[in-house]
Amino acid sequence: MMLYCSTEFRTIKRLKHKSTCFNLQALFKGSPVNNPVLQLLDMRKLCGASGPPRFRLKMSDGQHSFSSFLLATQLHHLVEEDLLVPLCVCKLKKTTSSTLSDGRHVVVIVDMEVLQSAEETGEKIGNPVPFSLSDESVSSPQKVSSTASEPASSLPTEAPGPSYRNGSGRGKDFTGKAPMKAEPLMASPMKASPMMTSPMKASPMKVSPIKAEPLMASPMEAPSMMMSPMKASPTMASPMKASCSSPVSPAKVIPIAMLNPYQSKWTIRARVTNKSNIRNWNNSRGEGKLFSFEIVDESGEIRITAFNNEVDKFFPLVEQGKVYYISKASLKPANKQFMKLNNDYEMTLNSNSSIVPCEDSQGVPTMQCDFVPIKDLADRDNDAIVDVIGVCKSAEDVTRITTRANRDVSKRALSLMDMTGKEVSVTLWGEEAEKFDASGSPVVAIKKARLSDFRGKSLSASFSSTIMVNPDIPQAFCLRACFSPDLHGCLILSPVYMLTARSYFWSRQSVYHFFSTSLCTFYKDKGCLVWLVFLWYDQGGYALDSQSLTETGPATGSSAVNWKTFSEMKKDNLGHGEKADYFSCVATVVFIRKESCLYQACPSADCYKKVIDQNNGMYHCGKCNKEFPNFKYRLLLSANLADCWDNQWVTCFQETAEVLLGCSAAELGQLRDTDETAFDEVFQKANFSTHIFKNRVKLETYNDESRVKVTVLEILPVDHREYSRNLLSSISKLAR
DNA sequence: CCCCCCCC
Repeated sequence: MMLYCSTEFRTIKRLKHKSTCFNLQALFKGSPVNNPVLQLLDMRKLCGASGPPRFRLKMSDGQHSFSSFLLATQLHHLVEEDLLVPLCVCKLKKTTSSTLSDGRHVVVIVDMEVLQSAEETGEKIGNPVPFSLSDESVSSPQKVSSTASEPASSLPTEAPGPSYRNGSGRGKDFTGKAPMKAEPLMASPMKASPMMTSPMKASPMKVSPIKAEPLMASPMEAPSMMMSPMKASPTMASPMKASCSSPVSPAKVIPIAMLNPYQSKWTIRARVTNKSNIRNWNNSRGEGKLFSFEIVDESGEIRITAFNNEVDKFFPLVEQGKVYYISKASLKPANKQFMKLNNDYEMTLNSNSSIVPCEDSQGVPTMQCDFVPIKDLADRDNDAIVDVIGVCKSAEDVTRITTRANRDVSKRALSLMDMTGKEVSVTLWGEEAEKFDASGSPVVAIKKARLSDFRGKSLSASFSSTIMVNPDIPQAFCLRACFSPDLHGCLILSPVYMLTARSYFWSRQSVYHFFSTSLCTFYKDKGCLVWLVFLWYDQGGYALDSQSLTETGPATGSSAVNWKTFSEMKKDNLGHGEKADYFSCVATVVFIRKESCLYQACPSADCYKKVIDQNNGMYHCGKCNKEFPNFKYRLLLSANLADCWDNQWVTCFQETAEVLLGCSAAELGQLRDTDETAFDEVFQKANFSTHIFKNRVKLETYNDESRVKVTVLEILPVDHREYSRNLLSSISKLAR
């Protein structure tokens, strides 16, 4: 019987060298075991009918694995902090052995320490076989260590997974017969993100042939009222059913990270993130065809290649974005020279290989993108691999070129623009270039594009890139929505009606993410809650005089306009310097204060000073130090403007206020004094109108209180279409 | 078993 009681370093090393074995039986039977060091192989969340969820762990000593460990609730923070993740090495400092009412035995981990992270460990140590007590008569359990105890009753009554339920105390394999039932844990560097990468299914915009699944059941929680209209979605994954009736009957679904060439009976469940075209080769060793694809699960990623017959068999089946059960493929060490994925192995499909679509993709991560704002590409190094997203403002026609290697290839350059107001040229190659359709200004997202310094800065989408046209992700949603014409770029939702006709184009994931991140402006109108969402491109972004990072020719039209969003204005601390700052933005008026929008000013030609009503028919101007029998109305308007990210109170003085209201100060003053309805209408008409605002911003201090004051200097039209009127009619329809 | 990272 070997016990781990040496220094932590040595124990890990010994564990790694597979030379020693800690006796699980001893632990199980309650014999004194001093701080065993074990590797966590798997973890499952048990959701009981009542009480908090519990975590069941499968641990290994390098030779045996045992899955009836239960984590004491006070250690749940280790899971929440992503410290306790499969493959990490832990020291069990205190355990108790427990027998459940049905006779099952568990070891409750009362105190433990993670000695080495999963990343550091990197692999499963040894090749442990499931530990079984079947040939051991188990005496009634005793406590392994004295004090703490976890009553068996604290176990959830509804322990999911047949292996657990039917285990009867036997150390049955963790994954059992129904691998999908237990909620998989996010136990990987891949973050659980609400992002989805599937392109929109039904959109009037051109949808890329890159297909992926539509709506996904998300683990996100949302106010039920908000989500309820979506519940009927036919694409909501049902928890079990078809997904588990894999033909690979009692297959063990294991994480990609645990794959190795010495183990052949496995199934993985993973999402295709990138799929190549079919390529032919012809060299001294022969000729043939192949295609490859990349998959990801919560533990890692791997590349899979299919040759010849397997190309015919699997190429039509494998779709980018979809989740599959994959089994019986060959594993071989990856050639790191070509394969940039984070895996020491790669997979080759053979005649026995099985790929089965999995409908329930819950918990399988999607492609993660880390989009770099186009403006920021200017500062990135040549050859950097970046993810970008933007509206395709223009595209060249496809052309054929011959490479230096004498290969004919199609290419097409696009210009992508994002909210930073910058454009960049992206070159697509081959089939992607041929099939690309720029009509309708689609949103294009590219993962792993290569940055080059050709013509300033430009991007190239190479073989490892993934091109997504109109991807169903919040970032795309912000850039450009594809709403019906009556809404003109604004999404209007009420908790009652939740006009989800719009989400026909955008999954609830995107919409919900959008709302939950407060990118919208809350507005109350006629007793009806209305959310207005400002979508950058459709709200005027298209009109921006953008600059491209890619030089198009000798003429580089550089405009001096300092475009900023309101959030950028805040982030960049505009106005905090000695002098005022100036910036331009495209924004929509969401509110104008009617109260005190007019003041009585000195009637002298160049004096705008407010006069004091002497209540005797005379008005006193402090500046001119004179009394007048009359005054002139001047405007001092406080308006709330929203762009697609944020909103901001601004001040419009006379001239800009007159432009905003479409009415002179004198007229407005007249209306206020004579026709209140007409006065209100002026404001109604101005509300929700979208313009280009040129602003001055300066930090001002009154009574020890500092605030950034934004003054509108000029208002320019962005669009000849009448957003505001259409929008207003939509809102009033909603309110009725 | 492939392994191309392209062009102006």
